[in-house]
Amino acid sequence: MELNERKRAILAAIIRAYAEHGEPVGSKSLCDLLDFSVSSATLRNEMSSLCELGYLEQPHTSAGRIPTVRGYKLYISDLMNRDTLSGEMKLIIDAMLDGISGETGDITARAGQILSELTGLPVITTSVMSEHDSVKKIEVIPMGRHSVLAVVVTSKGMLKNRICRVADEISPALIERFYTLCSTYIIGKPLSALSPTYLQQTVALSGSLSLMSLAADVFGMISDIKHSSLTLRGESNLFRCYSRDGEVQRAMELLSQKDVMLSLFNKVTSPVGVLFGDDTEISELQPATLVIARYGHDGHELGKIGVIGPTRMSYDRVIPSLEYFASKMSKVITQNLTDLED
Amino acid sequence: MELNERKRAILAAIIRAYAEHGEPVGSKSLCDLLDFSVSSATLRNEMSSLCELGYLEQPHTSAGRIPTVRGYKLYISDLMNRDTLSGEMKLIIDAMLDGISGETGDITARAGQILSELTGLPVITTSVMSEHDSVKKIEVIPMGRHSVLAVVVTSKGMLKNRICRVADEISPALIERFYTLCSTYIIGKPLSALSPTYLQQTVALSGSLSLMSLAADVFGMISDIKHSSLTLRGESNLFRCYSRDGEVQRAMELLSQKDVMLSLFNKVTSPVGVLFGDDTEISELQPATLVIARYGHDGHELGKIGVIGPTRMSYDRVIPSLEYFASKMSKVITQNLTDLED
DNA sequence: AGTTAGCACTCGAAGCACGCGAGTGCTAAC
DNA sequence: GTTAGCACTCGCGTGCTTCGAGTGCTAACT
Repeated sequence: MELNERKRAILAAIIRAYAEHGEPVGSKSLCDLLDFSVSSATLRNEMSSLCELGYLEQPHTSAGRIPTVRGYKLYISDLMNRDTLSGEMKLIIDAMLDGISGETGDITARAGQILSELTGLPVITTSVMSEHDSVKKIEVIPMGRHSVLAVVVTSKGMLKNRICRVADEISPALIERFYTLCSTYIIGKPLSALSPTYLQQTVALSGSLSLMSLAADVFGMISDIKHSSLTLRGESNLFRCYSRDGEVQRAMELLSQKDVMLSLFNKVTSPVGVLFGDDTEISELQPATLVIARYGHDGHELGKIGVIGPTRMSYDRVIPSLEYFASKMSKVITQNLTDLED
Repeated sequence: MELNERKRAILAAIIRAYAEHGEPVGSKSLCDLLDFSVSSATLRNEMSSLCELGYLEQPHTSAGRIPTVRGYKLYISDLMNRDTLSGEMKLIIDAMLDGISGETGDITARAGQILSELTGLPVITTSVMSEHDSVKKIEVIPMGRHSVLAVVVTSKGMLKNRICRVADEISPALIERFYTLCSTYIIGKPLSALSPTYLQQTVALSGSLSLMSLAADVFGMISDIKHSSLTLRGESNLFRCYSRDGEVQRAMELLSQKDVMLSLFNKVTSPVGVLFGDDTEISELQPATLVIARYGHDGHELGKIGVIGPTRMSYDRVIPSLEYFASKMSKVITQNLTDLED
């Protein structure tokens, strides 16, 4: 059923008031919030109707109304003001993100920190294992007589290093052979192709134990890159999402389960999406909601960045900010990648 | 005033019972906990006396007694069983830490994670800027036409890398000149000597803008190493330290202030020390207590590792565990460093 | 037909009295 | 020096009452 103009205005006003004060909105206080004047009795009728339609609910009989998830969804898709992002906020985001450089993973983590400070909410970033990412460079730096520092860089700017020990003494010849092996079997290959079975099929042929252990380490690093996908920043802000005792604790434990969060983030496919705790089967998330945006490079998604907030958060502030933030992030990453190329 | 044997036994029993149940200990329940039999009336007299001496206190008149900080200090220095660490626990710690390798910073962070899981408490690790650490190696890997990946390794196994952009096009000659510059002015120098003023005095002479900007980046990385000093793991366990509302939140915000925590850790100079929240001027720490141990290499302190727990934690479990953990950690780090050498 | 004033009703939150029980200090006897 | 006994304290949980914000319904009004 379509809502008429007045019902829509009432729903929007209730959502805004609830976001601000966090308390059920009654018919009287609602009177003052509307830009047209009707009596509280009329509002009661309208509110009761919105309840029946599933957009509002009452915590208990003698309380005001609060929005339901359905109400929020309508608000976000139809009702809210989509372009409320102030020029000031854009300037701040630009200023915070401009000039950040480094490897893509670092940039993402730091952007998460910044977004958390900007919004006062916990922020999660993920990097999807990009189908289009490939190994760009592998370097080996001798450290001791039996150890080297191996560095792997991907074409999307992900970087990983690890100190590797080998049985043989490190020699220029060994390193030379390893580089040959890498450029034959690894460099330029998409990450998705570099599975452990591929490792077995190719490197097992090389014969040398040290070469094999080095290669195994490199594959380990590549696997790390594929899965090094989740950072959490500003966790102390979790307290803004929950009020009841013990909820924050359980939520924090949930957030540390990377795989769960990752699969949650993967549910979002639109450029910017809202994932209500109520819509997930995860009880710890109940009173919270995720707002998630994609960032990327060259049209390809590199990952997602999202904030966790109370379901009653101010979507008309959070969504445009996050949208702009993610697009700026994409630009910064792209800039860094082209810097690496030229 | 010296406490007689019975008073000491009573104090110890109260501390243990309070650690276990978290509730004030009354004279009757105390009867059952002592290995000699006296009536509750006698215990009441003794407890009242221990109160006057400042080792116990009453939350309110009709409640049992709880230990004071003074009581805990006596317990830790004189009363508690110093060698309760089970062989089993040693085996577990050994198994968890053995085989960890990598750069010192990584090892420390991972050890923190492990200790947190082992104790169920939040863990903080710090690395002190070691007077005896020096730059061991600097490597530069060309990435793009105008960018390189610079890697700095110290003799204590700290590692840092960064992507640096330079104005000139990267050439073997430029890199060669940079290596010469590094080995003249940076390699082998103690970190403490590598200050920004030193940078100005030496590198400014080099003339080339690109060389200078590279060197500046390297000094930035060295400065990062000096200050990359604090990790926090297992923060969700903070809930074990605090019961009252809002305390955890304030504590979490405190813990994210690295400088404050660092100066707290620096107060501890003994191999393993206990820092009571009550003894600090930091109100957020009040109901919590830090147990901190040093780890190091070759007799030199590399940093500290400590757990945060409720003041009523079980010191006779935590202290020996931490002591053993830190010594094992030192061994692992030493092993890794010698691996790098040979 | 839609809007409004009026009114009885509901229900959670806050305040208060009260009894329970764990624990104490004190005294007198052992 | 130790113990039994006893009166006393005080926090905690329970049940009761009051208060008020907010509702739904009805009847009158435009």
